[in-house]
Amino acid sequence: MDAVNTKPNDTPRSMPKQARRKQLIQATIKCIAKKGLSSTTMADVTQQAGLSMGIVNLHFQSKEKLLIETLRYISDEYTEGLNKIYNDKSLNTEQKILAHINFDFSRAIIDRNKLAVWFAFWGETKSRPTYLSICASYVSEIANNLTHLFVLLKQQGDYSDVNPDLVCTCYTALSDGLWLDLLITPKGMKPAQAQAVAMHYLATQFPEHFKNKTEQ
Amino acid sequence: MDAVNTKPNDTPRSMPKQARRKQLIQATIKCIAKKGLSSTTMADVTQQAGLSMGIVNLHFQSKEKLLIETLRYISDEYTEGLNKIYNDKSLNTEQKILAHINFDFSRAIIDRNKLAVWFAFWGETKSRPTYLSICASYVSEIANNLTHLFVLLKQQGDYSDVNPDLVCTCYTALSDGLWLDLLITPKGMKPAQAQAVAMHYLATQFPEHFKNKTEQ
DNA sequence: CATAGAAATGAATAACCATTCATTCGGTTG
DNA sequence: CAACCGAATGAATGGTTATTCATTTCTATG
Repeated sequence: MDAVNTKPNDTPRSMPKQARRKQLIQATIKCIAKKGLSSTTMADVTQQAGLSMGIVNLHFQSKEKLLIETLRYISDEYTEGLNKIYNDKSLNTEQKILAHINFDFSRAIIDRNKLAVWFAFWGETKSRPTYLSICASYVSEIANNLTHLFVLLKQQGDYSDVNPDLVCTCYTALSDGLWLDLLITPKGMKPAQAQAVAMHYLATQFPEHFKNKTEQ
Repeated sequence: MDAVNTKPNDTPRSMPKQARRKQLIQATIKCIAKKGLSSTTMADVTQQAGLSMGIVNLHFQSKEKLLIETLRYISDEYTEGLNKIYNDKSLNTEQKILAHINFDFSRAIIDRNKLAVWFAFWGETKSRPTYLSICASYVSEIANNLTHLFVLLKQQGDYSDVNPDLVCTCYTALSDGLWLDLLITPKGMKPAQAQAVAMHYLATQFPEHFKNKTEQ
């Protein structure tokens, strides 16, 4: 019924290799969301993509490599989105931080399919060094950039007590935890509400900038 | 080598049923931490427990039921620990909140084996209604109790702007996110540091009570 | 000490699943 | 249009795994 692919018949063989890989990765995300990482099979993924069994090994060599590329895909999507904000010369520091928060709770990011994938991989990091190192690298990249923004904002107000490193750690943990709420209590926690919670925290640190941008 | 059970030969058949179940659940936790949920097999679990293949089906009927009981086990351990604090008549409100935080970052809770198990199950909640309902129930139980403590503390200071519901949501999300840091950046984030971050947030809400209990 | 019954064993089974590769298909080129 | 070649197929393969159950082991009881 909905087990058919993303692009019904718009799937010519001439498609660039990269596009086919992306199609398979997106099918993998859907399957992990629908069946869980532990019971997602190659047959599930290829059927979801509307292709045949052998296709994954053709493009990724193995299931394990497909999974690694899937994790890399969602990591890259996330970091690239943030990097666009960090590098946007038209935004000042305050606007970049606001854009960051907006991004963290935007449709593309808090989509429950993708959240399920994040948590599925996080749950396996302890036993898979490759997953762990992918996670460690995006974590530190983002932390550097975000901390720097807080350093800059600190200079723009009466914020001598603020510790940018601490605020970065705290904000990041908070937003990860709010993602969990969005995943496991979808009825109780709405995206706008999650974003308001994050804003509430930032307002405690930078009241001159963020105080009246939160509605409780 | 370390693949042997918790209780080498102290494993008589006369052991109460409940104890054997617990032994198997603890073996399951170790296996999930060591190999990941998706590649933990019945053979792994029974070998880890130092018992034979058929034992899980004897005590739990199926692998799926063993996993459900494992999730219930760590949930119960967590909520029971907190309930002891909530019900402790010798503690006042402030002490209960402090005890809660201490508990959240205590050895027993932030043990990386158990964190790996939490995240493994969270990653599967979207596709397994049973997991989801177990999670939803402990989440709401804790939220009720913790919110109530914040309501009480609010009355004990100049806290008219504090929103206890919001603080509960924010604290809970923050501590979940800090658990993630402890899981995936064990080198970067130490338990004491994580606890300090949590205290830092509470100090923003209840400065009269928690301000000087945080270092930096 | 003998025995009954409960607990545990582990070889056998059947289902499942990732991977392979001979074959087919489709688009491009000359 | 013919011939070629990379892309895709999917039946077959071999390895893995949850589950079963006939047998063995243990322990409590008289």
